[in-house]
Amino acid sequence: MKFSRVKGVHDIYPPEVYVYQKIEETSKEIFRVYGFKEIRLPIIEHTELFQRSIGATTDIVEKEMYTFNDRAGRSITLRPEGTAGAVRAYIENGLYNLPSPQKFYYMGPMFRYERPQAGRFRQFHQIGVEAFGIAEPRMDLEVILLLQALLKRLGFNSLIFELNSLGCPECRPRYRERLIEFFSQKIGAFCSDCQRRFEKNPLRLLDCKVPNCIKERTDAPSILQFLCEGCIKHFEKLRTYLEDTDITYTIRHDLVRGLDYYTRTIFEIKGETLGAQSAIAAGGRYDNLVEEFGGPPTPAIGFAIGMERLASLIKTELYDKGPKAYIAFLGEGAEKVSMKIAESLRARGFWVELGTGGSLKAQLRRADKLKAEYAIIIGEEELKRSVLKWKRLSDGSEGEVMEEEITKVIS
RNA sequence: GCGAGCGUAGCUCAACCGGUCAGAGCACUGGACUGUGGCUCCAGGGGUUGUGGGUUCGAGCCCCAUCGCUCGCCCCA
Repeated sequence: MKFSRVKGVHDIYPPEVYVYQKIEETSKEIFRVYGFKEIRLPIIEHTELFQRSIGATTDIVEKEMYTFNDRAGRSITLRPEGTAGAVRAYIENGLYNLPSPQKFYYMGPMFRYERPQAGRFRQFHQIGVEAFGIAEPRMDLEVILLLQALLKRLGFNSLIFELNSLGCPECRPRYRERLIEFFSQKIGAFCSDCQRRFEKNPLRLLDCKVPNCIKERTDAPSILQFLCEGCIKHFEKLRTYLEDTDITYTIRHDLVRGLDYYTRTIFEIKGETLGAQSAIAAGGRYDNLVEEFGGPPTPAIGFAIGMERLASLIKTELYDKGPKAYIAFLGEGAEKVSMKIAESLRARGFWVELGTGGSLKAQLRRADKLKAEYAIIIGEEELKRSVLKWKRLSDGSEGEVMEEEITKVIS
C-alpha cells in the first residue's frame, strides 16, 4: 500500500522550506516594528461565516470551499481566507474593548477546491494582516507601507502596485446601476463569460482579459466618477499620502476584488513570472464587516500575501548548512567519550553530529557529505592522552587540543 | 467546472516501425585505502514501466477507463 498526497497539496521540506522560513522570519520582524501582533485562528469555522462575509454568490463560496458536516451535523468549512475568521475572533473576544487600533497578523494554510496550476493550490499559505478601528486613510497608508517594507526587505524593488476604490454602500449601487445600463446596450458584443457574469456581478466585466471585451468596454464609466464625497476624500487623501511617501502606484479603475466585503480602498501587488497567477498580495478596506457580524461599527483594512507565489519569486540560493562539528570515534571507549563531548558542545549551542563508528574513512566521508565544518576524531591514542584531534574540512588543516579546550578551536 | 500535454528506479532521462529494453547517469550503501573526507575505480540495494481493462503470437510503446502531475480558462493570494 502506497499513499500519495492529496491532489493540489504539497510537502515542503529542506531546502525549499528555508525560503518559507525566511519569509516568515522577515515578516515577523516587520510586523514587530509596525506594531502588528500575532493572532492564531482556527482552520475550521462555521460555513455560514464565509457565506456571509465573502459573499454567497462568489466563486469561492459557490464552488471552492472544503465544506463538510461534523458528527453533530454542523456545517464546517476549512477556511478559504483569513479575514472572516479574524473578524469573528475580534468580535467574539471583545477585542474592540481594547485601545484602538487593534492590529493583527497571522500566517497559515488556506484551502480552496480549485484545479491546481502554476501558483494555485488547494492548500496554500497566506500571511495576512488586519487592522481594526481606524477609518482614516492614515491606516490604509500604514498597511501599504508595511507591505512595501516587507517586500523590500525580501529583495523586491519593482513590483507593480495597483490601487482602486470600490466606494461604499452609498455610492457603489449607483455605479453598479450605471454599469448595467452601459453593458446591457451592447452585451451581445462580449464573450460568453462576460455575458454570464453580467447577471451575477457586472463589476467583474471590467476584469475580463479577452481583447475584444477590453475594446468594447473602453468607454465604460469609471467607478471613480461615482464615488460619494466621503469616498472621494478618502481616496484623494490616500493618494496624497502615497505621493508624499514616494510610493509608486497605478490607479486601475477596473481593479475588482472577488470578495463581497471590500469597501473603498483596494489594492494588489503583482509579480511577473507567475504564469496566469500574477497577484502575490492583495487587500483592502472592509469598513462594514464587523458591524454586519454583530460587532460595534468598526472600520478595518487588511491584506494577504500568497506565500507560495512569493516564494516562487525569491531567488535566494537554497542550501543546507552543515553541523559545526562531526565527531568520529574509533572503538567503544571513544564512543562513550564522544557522546559526552557532543552533549557538552550542544549545551553550549553548537550543532554537533555524532559519528557512526566503523572505519574512520567512512566517518569522514559522512562528515563531508553533511557539510560539517569540523571533524573531531577520538580514538585510542586520543583517549589515552585526553586530547581531541580536530580537522577543518574546508582546508584540511588539523591539530590537537585538550578536551576542555575544544571550543577554542571550533567556536 | 472546461481544455491541452505528460506519467519508466529517490532524481534526470534512454529503450529504433509494438519483437531479450527494463537500462544509464546522479543520489544512496559499502569496498579498493583495517586511523583520515572531497578525486578515481569497483560492487551492491532499489522498478509488477501510475492503476485497471482491451487489441496482439508478443505492449513501456497501440486503444479505453481511472488516478495523479504540469500548463491554460474560470477564479483568486
